[in-house]
Amino acid sequence: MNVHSENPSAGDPKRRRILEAALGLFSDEGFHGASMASLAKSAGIPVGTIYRHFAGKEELIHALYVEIKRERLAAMFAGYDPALPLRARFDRLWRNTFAYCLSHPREFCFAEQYAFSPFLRDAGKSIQGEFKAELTSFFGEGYRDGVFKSLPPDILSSLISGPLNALAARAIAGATKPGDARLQDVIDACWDAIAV
Amino acid sequence: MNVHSENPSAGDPKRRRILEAALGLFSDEGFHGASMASLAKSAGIPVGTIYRHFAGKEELIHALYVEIKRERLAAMFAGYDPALPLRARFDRLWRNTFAYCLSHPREFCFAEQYAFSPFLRDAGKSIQGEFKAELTSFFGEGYRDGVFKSLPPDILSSLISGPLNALAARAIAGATKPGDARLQDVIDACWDAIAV
Amino acid sequence: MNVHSENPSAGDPKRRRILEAALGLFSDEGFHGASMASLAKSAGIPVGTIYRHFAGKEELIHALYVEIKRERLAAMFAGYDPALPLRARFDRLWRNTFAYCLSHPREFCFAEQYAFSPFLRDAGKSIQGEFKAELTSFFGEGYRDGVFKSLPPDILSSLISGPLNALAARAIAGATKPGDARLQDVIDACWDAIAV
Amino acid sequence: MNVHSENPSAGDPKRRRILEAALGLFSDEGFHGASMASLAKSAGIPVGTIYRHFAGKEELIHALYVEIKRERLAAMFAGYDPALPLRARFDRLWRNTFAYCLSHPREFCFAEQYAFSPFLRDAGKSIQGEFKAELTSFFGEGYRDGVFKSLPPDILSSLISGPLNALAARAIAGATKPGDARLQDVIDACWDAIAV
DNA sequence: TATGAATGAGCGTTCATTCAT
DNA sequence: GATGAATGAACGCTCATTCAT
Repeated sequence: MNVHSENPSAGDPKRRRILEAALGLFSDEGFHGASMASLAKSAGIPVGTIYRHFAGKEELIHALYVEIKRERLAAMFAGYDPALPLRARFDRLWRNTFAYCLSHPREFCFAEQYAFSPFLRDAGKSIQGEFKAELTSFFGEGYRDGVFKSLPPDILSSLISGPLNALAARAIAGATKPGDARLQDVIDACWDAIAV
Repeated sequence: MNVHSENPSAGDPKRRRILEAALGLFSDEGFHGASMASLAKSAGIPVGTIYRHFAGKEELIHALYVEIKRERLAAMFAGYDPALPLRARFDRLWRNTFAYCLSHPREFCFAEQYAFSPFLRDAGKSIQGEFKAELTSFFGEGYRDGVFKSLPPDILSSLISGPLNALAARAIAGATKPGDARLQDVIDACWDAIAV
Repeated sequence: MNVHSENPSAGDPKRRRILEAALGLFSDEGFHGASMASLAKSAGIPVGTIYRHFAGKEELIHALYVEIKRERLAAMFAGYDPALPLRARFDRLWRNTFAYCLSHPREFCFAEQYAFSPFLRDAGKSIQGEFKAELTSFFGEGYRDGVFKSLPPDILSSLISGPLNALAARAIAGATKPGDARLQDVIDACWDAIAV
Repeated sequence: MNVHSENPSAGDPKRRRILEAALGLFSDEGFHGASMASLAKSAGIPVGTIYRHFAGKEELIHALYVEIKRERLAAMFAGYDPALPLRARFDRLWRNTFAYCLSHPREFCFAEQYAFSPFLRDAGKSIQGEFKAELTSFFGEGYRDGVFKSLPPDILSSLISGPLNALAARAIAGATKPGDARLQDVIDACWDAIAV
């Protein structure tokens, strides 16, 4: 533990503090609204120290994004059981993701900003890592069993994540979050979009 | 300003030049990447003059957003015929909007940036204006005829605009734009999401 | 006069103030010891204003060098009469230059610094301009009349400017400046170096 | 440090490594362009360790200068034979020094930088040490035998070192180095400068 | 003794906005 | 009204030095 831990950022509490402060500031003020100085202050750390952990502001932003993406993906697959029926798994994935967004509004806001930031138009897209196979198999099953429409997986993804993100954004922005009954209706609607 | 025109910005060519230049610069470099000076230069207009048309950078951004929102809405309803069947109208609205996004990538990028910019977290949301009634009537019909799911209109909207924006973003970012057959499939999928 | 003057820097008093302040600070503290902020303060001008006249610190340094080089060259040729005997002209050039150095210690120090600064290893070398021809003709005469040694002009130059600069540096650094009699001896010595 | 060696820096290999790295970095990037950290890295030594050998950056620079000055002086007197005629000894000294400069361009560049750096305007000048007597005797002979002009030794020195340094700088900067015949001409010219 | 992560003052530069012309 | 030079606070980042280990 004193040398390596499985999560690269868990091993360094300073790094965590910086990322935590960055998350709060960036989601509140945007990348440009939060200065390195304010970030340092918020993290209770001198400016120079940030640069021992990140090459610069941009790298810090990327690192935070990677972190969040990873976390979100992990949350998405919490309690995921490949043995369950496809529909049950779909519900699980959708609910998990939506719950993550609502319970992590700062992460959500940051990630949306990041996705549409024109000065960051690159970013290693797919860091799906260990879950990539799971996802592939999920879609594969759906196609094979004739449950999913014959559309490419990235279009199916858009049909799911599009509404999910839009609704999460609304809920976070202040619109009342959907109750349990309503939520299931929305999930059903998304299923209808991708199902034959 | 001494004449009344229906479109408040059409009356002033300078204002147009500024907004046009702002659109290009903002979509390329982001709000912060484009300085007022560069904007002035790109518009071929002195810096000071911009401030005679807009109170400041932020107002300029808001004004540009309003402009684009209006334009997008107008494009959405191009050729819209209330007499057509609901499904035909749905297709029309979807296709119109998607076509607008693809043919106006700068406007699309700018609007996405704007939507997720935390330092602009206010912005008079609904400027649907003349089309508001049309939209209300569209959804009203769907509910009344038992064609649409019993979900609030803003959720139905999310079920439509979510995928549409996600797909437009992909198409603009470089993924091959969907062909005509594929496009209809996607529209059908969106319809499935909102239809009973 | 309100648009152009023959000396590009004379036309702009702000530019002059900046260059003047830069000369003082750079010669005292070196290029790195003098910050743009201190320079601005010393010039009685806000920092930002400096950047309206010079692209950056480096350009300012180059501009100052060019200025000084020009001035030094002009001083060198003050009262130069091509009709005088070669030896008389040699004396004139030497004395003029030496006098300029002693009466402009800041310019001298700055120029020496500049010449040996490793981060400025380029600089348009020969900005001799109008005097180039005069100099060429001076050396040409010396060669033609068999007065000068058969060494390339840049070596002859080194034989003259080397001691001149070394002595100027000494004099400025505090060693007592040579009296008139002594000065003539030194000039004679330099002449002996280049003369057959 | 626990043993006495004639050269104080030879006793400590770490110190040597630091000075060697400093020489390379300083001559390439200047005093300010090379950070203590880069210096440590280049020397393969931890930063903190440098401060165990030198009080700070400035002292390190001074120490390096002293080292080089000593080395140059030693090189100057290599094979010097007091029994040889004055002129032969002059040639030897001149050639030795010039050869040292050309074969040690980093040392030469560093020393030139140092000499004109205004933030180092102190530096114990004359560390001629063991060779001081030799030099004094050299000049003394020249005066006594009526071979040298009646000018103070520091002026004679300037008449020699001025051209020598100027030519070395040229040669190192890229101008073709003088061939053997040419070199003797230059030495003769310097001799003419100081000789009656 | 030896280390190298931590520090924070200070750097060069930018740019939204103002206001004298 | 129209202009664009002037402004100075604020930015991201560096680095000589220290000191806990």
